[in-house]
Amino acid sequence: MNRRRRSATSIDVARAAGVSQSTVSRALRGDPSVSAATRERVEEAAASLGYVPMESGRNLSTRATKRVGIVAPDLTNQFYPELIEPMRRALDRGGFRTILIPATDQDEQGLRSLANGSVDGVIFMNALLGDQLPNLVAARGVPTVLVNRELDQTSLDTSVVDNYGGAQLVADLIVSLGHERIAAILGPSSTSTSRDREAGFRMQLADHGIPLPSELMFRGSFSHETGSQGIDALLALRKPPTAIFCLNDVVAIGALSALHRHGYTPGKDVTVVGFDDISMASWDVFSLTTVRCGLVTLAKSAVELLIKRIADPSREHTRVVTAPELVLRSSHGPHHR
Amino acid sequence: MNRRRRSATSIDVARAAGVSQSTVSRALRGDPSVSAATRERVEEAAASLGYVPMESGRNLSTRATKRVGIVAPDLTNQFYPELIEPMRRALDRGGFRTILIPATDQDEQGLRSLANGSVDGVIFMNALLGDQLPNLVAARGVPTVLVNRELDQTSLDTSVVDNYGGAQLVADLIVSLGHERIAAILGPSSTSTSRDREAGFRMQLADHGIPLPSELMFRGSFSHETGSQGIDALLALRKPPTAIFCLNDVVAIGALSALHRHGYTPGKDVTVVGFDDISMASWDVFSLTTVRCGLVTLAKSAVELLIKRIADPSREHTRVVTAPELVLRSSHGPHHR
DNA sequence: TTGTAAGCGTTATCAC
DNA sequence: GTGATAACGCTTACAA
Repeated sequence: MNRRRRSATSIDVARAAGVSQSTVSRALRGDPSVSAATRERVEEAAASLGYVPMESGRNLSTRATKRVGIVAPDLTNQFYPELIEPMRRALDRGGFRTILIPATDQDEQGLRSLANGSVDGVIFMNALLGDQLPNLVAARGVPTVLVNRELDQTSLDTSVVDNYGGAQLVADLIVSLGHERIAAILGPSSTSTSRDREAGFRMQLADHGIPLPSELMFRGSFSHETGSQGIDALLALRKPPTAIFCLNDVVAIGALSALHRHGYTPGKDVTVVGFDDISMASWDVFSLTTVRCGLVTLAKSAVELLIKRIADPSREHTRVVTAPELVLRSSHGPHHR
Repeated sequence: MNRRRRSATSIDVARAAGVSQSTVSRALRGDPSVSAATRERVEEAAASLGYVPMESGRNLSTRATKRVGIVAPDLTNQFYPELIEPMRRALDRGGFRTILIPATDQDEQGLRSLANGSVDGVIFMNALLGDQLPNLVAARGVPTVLVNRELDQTSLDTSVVDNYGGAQLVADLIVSLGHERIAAILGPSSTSTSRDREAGFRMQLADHGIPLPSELMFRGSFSHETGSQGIDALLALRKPPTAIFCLNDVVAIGALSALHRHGYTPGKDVTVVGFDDISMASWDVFSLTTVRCGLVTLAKSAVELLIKRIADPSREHTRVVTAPELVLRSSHGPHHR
């Protein structure tokens, strides 16, 4: 039954301090009903035995783990850590540990790992529009929030930017620079992010009387490669676009990188605008004009929503929408006829 | 005592299936001593009740959690995710979840969170030379491995590259290109990584009869900013260097970015060499000449070491050293007199 | 203020 | 092949 070398338990401490086991528990948790003298004695005994309360025991008893699962995809995509890191910090401040759940676990599998009491709550950061898992998990009574992505059929707590509005900002900017042949490098239409950014961009262009023909749309994933491939494809057109809206910064930077390879100078020969404002966007080599999402704010409010729901599972569901903001750097420029 | 809506337990399943609770446990874990018929019945009952075995109960009983803590710093530094992601994957394959432990928890605090049975093992990825925590944790009987960084006073399982040798490769390359005024942007001397890379570089230069005077050394952190600041400082010299070795790729890319700002073309006007070969290094904009560490290999063997130790805590400690390899891209070039 | 004792949900050891 | 039953280490009524 027991494998590893058994370490001191509260019973050992109790024995050493000459008190009951429950007093040890109380003393070490700072229960005010314990006398100063007793607490002192218990703490000494605990220290001398190198006693550390075992989590599993506490978890079982309190039915809480002080752990939160973040369902996250490939950390290697520079976007995700920019959201995970501030969430992790906020969780730490709230006394929660962060546990990484692979985004590949679906339904059955996912439920087993999320609704088994191993976490007090879950944050989904890359839900696809059709995903059932978040709803299923929530239905099991596990506090759940969505960040960055949304779901249609759901009433879960959500923290997102106004993607539609942000994309409109980009369309306005590009049009105001005099561009007419405008392209877009988009992501999977199975994500709310891509869908809303595309819709906002397309609608606002239309408002200005400019179309977004399918030959000027390149659709890929949320990756650097997509940006790069998108540029290759768009530059191969008989009449390449003069401005390109990229679904997000990672893609935009892939585009910038490919433009560099093709000998183009972004901001002069071609306009590139991203979305997110990840930290790389401000690097001198890129100096990417983009839409600031306030990722830290996004992350913080997601965590806040989760912590509130953990505290009060029956509170009303909230959708927090943060306002995007255009960040003008050097990758945009006027259209030269 | 119990807060959240109580969900089905193995006892409920037992009742529903008309068997004992222990049979439920056995059946669901695939114990071969359970008859096919019984297993079927139990599985049905479990499914219909939406039963998922609760981890805390199991953890307490088995004294294992199938969780591993990765002590990690800021995920926003592009290097770390490149190591964390493959470790996370390898851990997943081994049936372990990854839990992120802030690198700020030291000694007391760290012990409380790592030696409390909440993880089956710990991986330290940014240990400082003087750190006691890894040893303390290991002394508590918690399987521990170091990856990327080493400790002097320790016999822990370790997975590292040959940093000294890798830096020698860089020195050889730079010297062979005809450079004589050679600089280095280094990191905190409190890390084995920086110490060994610096030593290897310096020694090999000396071997070629070339000094590394302190005015040509810039020391900072492992960040993009350090690379950028390093370049500013080095270019401000009356006689700037013609080649610069950067402690790692993140720093090198910061340097590249700053050079771009100063109007220099790496590979032509100045040689920059990094270390690690993170994925960004191969991006077209950077095309950084660097030393490949085999981060995935590094990660995999760290996890392998950990899993082996969890299986057999008394096995001999191992230090796995992977061989670095020069990757020639475009940020280096001959010295023009 | 402290002790006693009853869980918490699982696994594992015995019998049968 | 299956069922009792005893852990596992902790928190928390309830009693004293």
